[in-house]
Amino acid sequence: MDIQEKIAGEITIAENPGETIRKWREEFQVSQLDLARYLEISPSVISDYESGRRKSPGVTSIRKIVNALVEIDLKRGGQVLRRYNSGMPSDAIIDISDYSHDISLERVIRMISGTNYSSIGLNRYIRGYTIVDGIKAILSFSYSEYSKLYGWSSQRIIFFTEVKLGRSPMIAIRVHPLKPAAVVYIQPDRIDDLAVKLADVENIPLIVTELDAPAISKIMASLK
Amino acid sequence: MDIQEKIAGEITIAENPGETIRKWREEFQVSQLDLARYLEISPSVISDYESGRRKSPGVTSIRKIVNALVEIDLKRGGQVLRRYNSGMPSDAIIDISDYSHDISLERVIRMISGTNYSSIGLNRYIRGYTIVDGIKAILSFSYSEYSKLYGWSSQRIIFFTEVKLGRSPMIAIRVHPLKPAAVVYIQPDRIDDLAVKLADVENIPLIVTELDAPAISKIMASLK
DNA sequence: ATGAAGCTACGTTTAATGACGAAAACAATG
DNA sequence: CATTGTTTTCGTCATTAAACGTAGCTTCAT
Repeated sequence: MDIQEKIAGEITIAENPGETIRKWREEFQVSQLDLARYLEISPSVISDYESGRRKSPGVTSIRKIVNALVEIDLKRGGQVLRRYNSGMPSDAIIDISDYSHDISLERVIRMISGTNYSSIGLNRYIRGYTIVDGIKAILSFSYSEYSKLYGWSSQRIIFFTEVKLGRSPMIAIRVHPLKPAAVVYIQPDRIDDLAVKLADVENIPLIVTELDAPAISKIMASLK
Repeated sequence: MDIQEKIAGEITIAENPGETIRKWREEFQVSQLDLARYLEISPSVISDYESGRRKSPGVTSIRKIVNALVEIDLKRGGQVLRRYNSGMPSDAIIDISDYSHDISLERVIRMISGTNYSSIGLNRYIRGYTIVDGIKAILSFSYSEYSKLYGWSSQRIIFFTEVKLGRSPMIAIRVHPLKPAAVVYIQPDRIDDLAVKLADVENIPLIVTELDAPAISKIMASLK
């Protein structure tokens, strides 16, 4: 869902819509004056909304206000929006590519000398791969950006570097609606029980390899 | 998220609010007549909204309509709601409740003797709380079920028990579109740097308390 | 202290909402 | 085809949102 709808919904359902408008205006750090200037109306109008003199603002006003807040933030560089809805490029993805045909997961795991830690079989096929820096991804991706990991096909294998216990990546997958066909940890410190449990629950094979990211990148590219 | 807010937001932002009202009324399988009867108004009013004669309905009207749709569905057994808001009970949630008014976060943190590990201020208000078993939640909730943590307001404080490094809960929050107003770890083993970093990125105060879950439950309930 | 910036309060105007009800158009369905 | 339920259209009226502008109040930096 996009942020405008979320804000508009909150304002509409709130017992005190004016207060909620104020909350969001302040969240975006826009003064009544700035907002009024942007909308080319008098600042007192904004005050009237927020103070509740206008008890039931129409959807048109709300839409204008909400859109204005978002647009003002975008003009300023989208600082607030990024917290909800980030759209910035990221260096967390090390490599990503898709195949035009199915590739046997079993074969891939053999080529990268992988060990399966989960009880899920490898009898499936992939159509793409993503190599991602686990820590950077968690830090820089917002919810919607997680879809970036999935390229054109969700039938893919995701490699994570910088893994400590191996819990974080599996939790991200657990919480996200898109599921990969397999997960591989690149040189993890160790593998926590919870990571394996989550893999089993999600029916996703959890593999570990001791090759490094550049080597894997080369191998995966050679399969095109 | 609260389904009412979602619907209201969609209606407000839509280029044609009337059509969106109709879409939802039909989704709930409520006739204009039934809706009008429930609201004790004339059915022509509903038609006027939907056809667009009333171009900018106020929040009061929208709220009434949306609430009516939800309440009518509940009276019928909540068949439609269940599709959006699956309502399975879960033993991962230890306690959950909402307030009818704003409560100062600062005050709450003082009452539970909390320590703020993040650099985010406590100058905000909450409208509800959830106490949840961190491990059980991760294991038993699917993506859509995470909304359960949010009760009726997303303006809430979420307490996690069974926290080891404190990374998992923050990652779940990071990946999920709904954000709480504050996160509290109940007697964590320790606090990882990444957890604090995530809290800062998400603009969510990260608090630690040494009180136990039953004590917190009692304190939070006393604020009603 | 003296602006400047931000917000509130209020009187006023106009256009639109929120509502009614009657009549008409449309579907189903016995 | 007659009946019942659903929706649309429209004329009408009271209320109120949407906007203005001015005056007044804080707060804060010069």
